[in-house]
Amino acid sequence: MDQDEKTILLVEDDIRLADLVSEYLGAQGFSINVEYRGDTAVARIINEQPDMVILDLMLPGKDGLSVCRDVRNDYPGPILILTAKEDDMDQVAGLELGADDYVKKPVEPRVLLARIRAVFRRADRGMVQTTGVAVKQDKLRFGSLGIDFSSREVSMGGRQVELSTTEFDLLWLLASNSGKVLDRDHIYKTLKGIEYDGLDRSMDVAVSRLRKKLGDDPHKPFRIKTVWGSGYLFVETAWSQAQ
Amino acid sequence: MDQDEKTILLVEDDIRLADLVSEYLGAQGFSINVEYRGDTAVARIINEQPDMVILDLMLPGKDGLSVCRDVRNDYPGPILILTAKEDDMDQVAGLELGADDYVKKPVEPRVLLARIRAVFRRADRGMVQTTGVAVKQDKLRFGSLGIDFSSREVSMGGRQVELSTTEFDLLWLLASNSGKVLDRDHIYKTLKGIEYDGLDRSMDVAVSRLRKKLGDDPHKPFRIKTVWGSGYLFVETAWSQAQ
DNA sequence: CGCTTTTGTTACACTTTGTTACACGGGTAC
DNA sequence: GTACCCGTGTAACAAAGTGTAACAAAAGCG
Repeated sequence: MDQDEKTILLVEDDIRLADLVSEYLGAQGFSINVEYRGDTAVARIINEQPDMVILDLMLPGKDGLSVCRDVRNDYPGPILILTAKEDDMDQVAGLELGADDYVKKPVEPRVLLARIRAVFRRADRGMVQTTGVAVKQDKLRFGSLGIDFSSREVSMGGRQVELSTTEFDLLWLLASNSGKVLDRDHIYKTLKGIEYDGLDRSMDVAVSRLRKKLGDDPHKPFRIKTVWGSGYLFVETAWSQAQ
Repeated sequence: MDQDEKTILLVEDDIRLADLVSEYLGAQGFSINVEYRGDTAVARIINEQPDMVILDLMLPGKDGLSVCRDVRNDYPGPILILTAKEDDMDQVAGLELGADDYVKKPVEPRVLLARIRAVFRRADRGMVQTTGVAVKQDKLRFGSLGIDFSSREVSMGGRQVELSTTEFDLLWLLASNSGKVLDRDHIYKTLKGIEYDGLDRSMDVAVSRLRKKLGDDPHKPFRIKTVWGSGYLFVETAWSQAQ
């Protein structure tokens, strides 16, 4: 086990998955850092030069493949990619790996660990730039509401809902963290890469616009709840039907 | 039996369960401390470095998974998690355990003890960071009154009751401790993380507002009783029906 | 360039929460 | 009993947080 002291930078905006992975890998003796956005991740990868990067392709700020490209010349270490998009999978797999070298289904920690070890093993053998792929969920469904990250499409009861970029990013952030209260601090840091100054209302307005398009009434919300003094919460209660 | 002198920090806002567990485990020779809130628990875990943490995921202040993450780098010991949410269960169970390695149904002390011993056993064998899962209730029902922690929804006689954040937190605290008198000291510490100064009336007002929404008359309360000079008490008498 | 769409800002209404004041009622002393 | 103290209930007001319309600025797009 030469895995001790190895540092891994995890670029992932799904808090639940980030927790899960960092817990699991932390328990295995790795030192884990987490970054939420693609654009800020680039600088951090180059500066910190972690022993490995685990990179979600579905990110706010800048998508994973761009991060990969931007970092390529200044980061020699292995990058393990999380994706559910077949296209990306082919692309990334084409980089360094045989077609079988990734895992289907939403990420399971055990599988991920095996992949990480394999990547390290290969890296230790001198194959410096190695890339592995694991698969993460890119579609979410809550009753009649469907959200597809890859196509950035949202549907409700069969009908398509047209969301702007911000609205979609916000929805994806909330929905992929359903059941968790996200405070403004975290929302601003993840979606805009800035600190929340306590005065900015743009996200409140974004929530309002998103709610309107989802037909969600803030007084009786069935999707996006306000947790007073804290932030917002996406609820997954199956039974509650629109209006 | 090397369990003597082992200290366990129990993070749990359900007094009944906290009492039950600490009594039972105390009798088994463990030394138990209890913390009510997620956010204050973090500092305490790091400072006290107990031999084990038993962590409820449904907490005021900060949810259990976040506590877990915040503590990860500064607490090397085992964490035993209490949850009823399938998602979280899968996640946490995925960490270290086989699919069968947690217990369904609301927590039974005996089962919990077995789980604790197993975790310690593994920890003693050198697997320092081990996690176990037991299951706790996240829905409460008292006759016509239903309370769902995850979606933060309350219904009475089939109809939805709209509660504010504070009102819900208060109701959950009282209801999950039904049959127990909660004094102001405990209510303030759990819900607001502050000491009760003997003058603050905000919780009295909150109780008043909650009672009004539940249709509860303080002179003839059927849900929330006032215990004069002590605090409040949620009664679960099944017969009492909401108007 | 204009035109359209999206996003940010501002202002105001509203909601939630906290504070205060007073009414009430229980307990105790007499 | 009644006189008093003190804890509780809650109305009424104040303060803080949130919802959103309306406008301004910025970003796409031809």
